[in-house]
Amino acid sequence: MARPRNFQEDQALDAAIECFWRQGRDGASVRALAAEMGINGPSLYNAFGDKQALFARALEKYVDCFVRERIVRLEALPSPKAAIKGFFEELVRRSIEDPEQRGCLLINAALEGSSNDPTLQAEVQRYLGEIRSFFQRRLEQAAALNEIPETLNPEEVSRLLLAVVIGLRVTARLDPTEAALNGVVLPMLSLLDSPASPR
Amino acid sequence: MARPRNFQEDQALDAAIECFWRQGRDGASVRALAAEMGINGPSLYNAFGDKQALFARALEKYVDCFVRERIVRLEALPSPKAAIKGFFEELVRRSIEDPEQRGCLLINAALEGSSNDPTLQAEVQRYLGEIRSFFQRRLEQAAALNEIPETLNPEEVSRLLLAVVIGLRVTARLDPTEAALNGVVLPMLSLLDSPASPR
DNA sequence: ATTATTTTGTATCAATCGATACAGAATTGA
DNA sequence: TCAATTCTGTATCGATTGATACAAAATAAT
Repeated sequence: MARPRNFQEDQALDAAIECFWRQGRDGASVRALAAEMGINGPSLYNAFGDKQALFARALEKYVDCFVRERIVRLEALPSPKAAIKGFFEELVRRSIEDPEQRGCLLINAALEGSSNDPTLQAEVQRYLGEIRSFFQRRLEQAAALNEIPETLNPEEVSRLLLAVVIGLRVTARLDPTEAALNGVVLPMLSLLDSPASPR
Repeated sequence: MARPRNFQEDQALDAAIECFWRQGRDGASVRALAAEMGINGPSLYNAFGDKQALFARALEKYVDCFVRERIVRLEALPSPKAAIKGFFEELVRRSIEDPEQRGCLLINAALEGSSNDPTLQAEVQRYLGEIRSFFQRRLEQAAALNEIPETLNPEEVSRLLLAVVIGLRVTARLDPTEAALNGVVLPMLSLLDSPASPR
């Protein structure tokens, strides 16, 4: 018993992701967001609450579409080591293909220093934890299958892999060339190979 | 033949570094900067030009005091591998000891997405290049001294080490615990040891 | 002492920020 | 058909942003 929405909340959220991604969390003004979402300010506030809540919604959907989707897909691979390699290959490919060098919305948000919002910070850490958890799971499987040297500690290496993911995404914003990105990834992956684990 | 300055430019710059570091490049307002620098707005503009120029000056001095100083000190170590290890140990120690979890001004600035200032971006890349160059130099020396496996490509590994530095600094802002940081560093450094390079 | 020059402090500029008040438009239920 | 409810669009709120105008103050040179 009310006037219906003039827009699709999901499409508007996609536009918000785009705007936050390109301009940054603080850099994207409510006006720029509303314009890109194809709605007016009051409609934005009516549908999403405020800017902070909108960003939380956008980040949640970003993680769903760009992070969890990949994790689920790579969980299905039979070889855990191939899954890890695939993760990084995909990261490099996407970084090279992005003409705007936007990097990763999640990691960009993690570093926007001004706001000390502890809630958002905790959510970012939780999302990054999902990635690290994926690495650790697959590393443990790889260790069980003798795909990696037994000297490697899966929990520690998962932290290293996550740090490299972060470093890669930052590098991608400054120097998104194949030489730079593969230079990071190749010796990283060689750690999982050498020394041709004998038994 | 004019009225003298009421403040030391160098001390004011230190205060500006502090303010930018804690609040972010965009997050630090000119008023907050001037207050922390102990001067008024017009004095700030008179001495430094504008906010952008002040940040460039602050970043330059930050790199001098916190990056180049360490590089020079570690260049002097006789063992190149010990120098690299020392770099990361120092990074972990500083991250743990920082009660405000500010991370690294340089890397924070690299990711503040809103402003697409290409000049600043190029400077950040140049500063990061100095770090990478240090790694590459010491890796080449380490290879010559047989301190690291000869299968490692110094140029590639230097890129990996820089990416890990970046990942570490971001991690330090979210989870500055010894477990998290050493988990990143230890397997990374093991890459330089294994496989117990025989000759 | 007077002039020239630079810095300082107050007060304020236009622009933009996030967020709303309000009235009219559009729908459903009665 | 009418009342209740929600959304849309305009217009604007107070606060804050980066940046200055202006005059008084403080020095050096003449």
